[in-house]
Amino acid sequence: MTTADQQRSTLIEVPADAAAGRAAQAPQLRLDTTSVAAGFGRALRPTGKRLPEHARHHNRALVLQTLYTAGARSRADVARETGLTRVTVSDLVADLIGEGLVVELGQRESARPGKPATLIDIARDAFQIIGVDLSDASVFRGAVLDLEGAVLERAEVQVAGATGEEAIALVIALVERLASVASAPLLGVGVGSPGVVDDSGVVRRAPNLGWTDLDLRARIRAAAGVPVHVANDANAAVLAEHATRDGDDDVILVKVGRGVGAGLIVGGRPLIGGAYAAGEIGHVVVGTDGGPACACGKHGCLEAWLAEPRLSAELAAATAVAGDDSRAAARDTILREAGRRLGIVLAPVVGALNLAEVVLSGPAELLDGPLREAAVETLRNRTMADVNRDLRIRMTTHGQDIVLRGAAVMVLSGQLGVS
Amino acid sequence: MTTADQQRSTLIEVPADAAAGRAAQAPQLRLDTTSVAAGFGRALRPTGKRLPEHARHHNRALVLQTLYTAGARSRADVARETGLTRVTVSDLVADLIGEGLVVELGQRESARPGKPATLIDIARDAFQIIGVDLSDASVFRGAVLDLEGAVLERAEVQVAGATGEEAIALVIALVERLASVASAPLLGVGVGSPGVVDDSGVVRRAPNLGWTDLDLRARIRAAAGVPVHVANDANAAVLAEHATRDGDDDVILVKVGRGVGAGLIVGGRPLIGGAYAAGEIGHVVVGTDGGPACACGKHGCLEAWLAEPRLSAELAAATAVAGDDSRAAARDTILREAGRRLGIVLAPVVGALNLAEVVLSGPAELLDGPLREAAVETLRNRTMADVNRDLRIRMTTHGQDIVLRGAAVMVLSGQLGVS
DNA sequence: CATGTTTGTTAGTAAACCTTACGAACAAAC
DNA sequence: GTTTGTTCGTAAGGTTTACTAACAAACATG
Repeated sequence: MTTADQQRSTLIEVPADAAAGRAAQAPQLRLDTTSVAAGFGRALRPTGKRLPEHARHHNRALVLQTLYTAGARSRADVARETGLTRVTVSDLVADLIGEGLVVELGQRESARPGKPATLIDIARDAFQIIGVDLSDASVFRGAVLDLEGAVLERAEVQVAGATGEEAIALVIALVERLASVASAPLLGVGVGSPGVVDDSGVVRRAPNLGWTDLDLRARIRAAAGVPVHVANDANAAVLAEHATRDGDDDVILVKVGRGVGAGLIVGGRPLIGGAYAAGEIGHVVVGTDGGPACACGKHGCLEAWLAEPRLSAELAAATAVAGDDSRAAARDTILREAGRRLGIVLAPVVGALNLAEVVLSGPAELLDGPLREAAVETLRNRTMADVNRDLRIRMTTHGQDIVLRGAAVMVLSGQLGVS
Repeated sequence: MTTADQQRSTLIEVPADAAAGRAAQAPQLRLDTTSVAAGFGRALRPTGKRLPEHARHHNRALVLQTLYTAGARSRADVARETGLTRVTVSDLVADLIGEGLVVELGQRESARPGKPATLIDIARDAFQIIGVDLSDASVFRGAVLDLEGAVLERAEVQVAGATGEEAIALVIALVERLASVASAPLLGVGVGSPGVVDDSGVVRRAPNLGWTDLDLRARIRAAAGVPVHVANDANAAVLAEHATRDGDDDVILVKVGRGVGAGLIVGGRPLIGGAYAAGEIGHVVVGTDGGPACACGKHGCLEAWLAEPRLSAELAAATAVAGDDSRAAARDTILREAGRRLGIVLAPVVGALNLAEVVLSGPAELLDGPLREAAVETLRNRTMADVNRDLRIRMTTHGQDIVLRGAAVMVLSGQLGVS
């Protein structure tokens, strides 16, 4: 039996005598031969054909990923870590060196026996990435980042109420300015935009910017001449969080700003949503006891409890009247209540998705205190104790840069990544 | 430029002059070269190597899927539909015929010009599947199904409070009884079990059956001698629902019985959960106004509102006292309130995952009336109107068989499917 | 200095899919 | 009845991919 035959027979394991000696037996069963009209048509998911060259592409990315994550090492090291042979790795690396993505660093000075290894690594300085954050109402922020995610240059433009084509022009100008200060060829441009963005980079709708079915990716691509990736701001943000953390492949990031949105990573994959609107939790009603009126017309939306303008205004009103002591207490009460509301909304999501980590992004002075503590507490009290024992809620480690760094992650994984 | 070179250059698009003429310009930017310590280590997801033979396996499954879904057709038809060449399809089909998975049906009687086609199809009667449903507290149900999902034979055993090894013995006996009445070789055995089941078929914990870290897959495998797939009951159930519906790749199925659980399909993939506990929404607290005490110690858990014993008891109590008219009214009130509670819990999940379809499984006389109507209503009122306009809540079309049919889907897609 | 180890490359092989070409079988038109 | 064009399935040969086997180079160690 050849190797290939073995592989096939493990796929369909059917004992040779499986059908033997059946009819004779008369089991004491309640038999019912009614057959439900059926057909599990979608059980075997439809997918395109796959060619050997796809395997090559995959392995190429695997080599890149190994070098990126683990740093400079020899071809033989990469072979051991990937499971590919030295021959194959050498071949792939030759391609990558030809493309300028990988460089030889010279020999390893070693105290080891054997021929000294030639170290190779991703050409970490050979390419740069532009990340753009359109989520702030007043300013579009952008940066040039290196492949490690470090911010090299920044730029920003005031939005000043611009919408529609005006806003697009601002974005393109920002990208062009950043491109002009990049000190290496660009791997691509990543954009985190508010609103609903589909998987081809079209902004389906972004009310605040007056965009409807805007092919932002194509527009920027035409201006910049490099690959462009566009996603919702919160979805981009969670990518940054996930890319820089070991461990969890299930994360929700809640982004609090003018509105409230979320981005999710589930099973290590970004969650898009059937209508590209995954993470839209800002207008979910919290609790069964009413709540503040929301711009959307409902009462008690999460956004009405938690959005930054609303929260700041409430804090200002409450702390304007009383003395120092009760001022602090009032602040604490308001923040704790907001946190509790967040916990109430997240509880079903955390339970249904079995999440282990909730990350908050937004003004730390509001989020990272009583609010966060009340949210954890509420979440623990409202979900199954034993499953969610090690649930964490923490602030992002990326601060204000989270969206543009997430945008950079999109470019990195889109251009170099394993698909 | 060769074809391969073109392919690579589209992956990494870098304009040749991208780095030219940069240093001279002095843009009016607020520059800040502080670099955040970084490294997007997990941006490029780690994966194993991939060989050409994986492509072959994929294409083999693609052919099977085409035949399964679209029915008998010629090799040339399959080639056109898959994008593979006639030569490759012929080669794959030869393998599949050799394995007994595909059969030739003779020539198509055609009014078309050209050589008449030889029809081929999945050998729909050549294999059968055993599906087992352990979710009911009082009885383990099982069935022999054909590849289309039609139930051919049924069997069941009374649980009678059996737990631990006793319960395992019942399951194995059930499987063996079913295997003995199968009229074709078995493709495999699928099991939907209550509790938390990991991706290798180990029941991590199923309190009601007294199972902890039980390798149910191995145990059944040893007894039956064919491939075995085990999953949580609700997760299995949602597979059945998804497999038989065109359209939505984002579904949540809520299963109401002794407890309340859910199974989710997100982006066409089953959701497992980091701790294999996805869908565990039974003990999420609903609303902010208390609620009935739950066995878990909390108050107002979804299960305390919605579980079948609880709901039936409440209905019995309410309808025992009053006259006919107020009896119906009381029933309506109780069911509507339960539905409202379901809607309250589902709203954040529907919003966060951008789901378009909620499916209910359980006693239709309870679920499919005022309860369901109140749930839709609540869900619509508590989520973003424009996104969730076409949200549907409906009963499963599989009735009581949903778990064992879902278990059969696991086998079908596991043994024949595209991975 | 001999021996063993490690690296990276060369050469040859097997698997997978492709393109090209061809015979067989049919319908339609003449 | 013959010709023409179409379609099907297969055969032959080529390309890509990654593998195994073998080897030279370069080093450490005893």
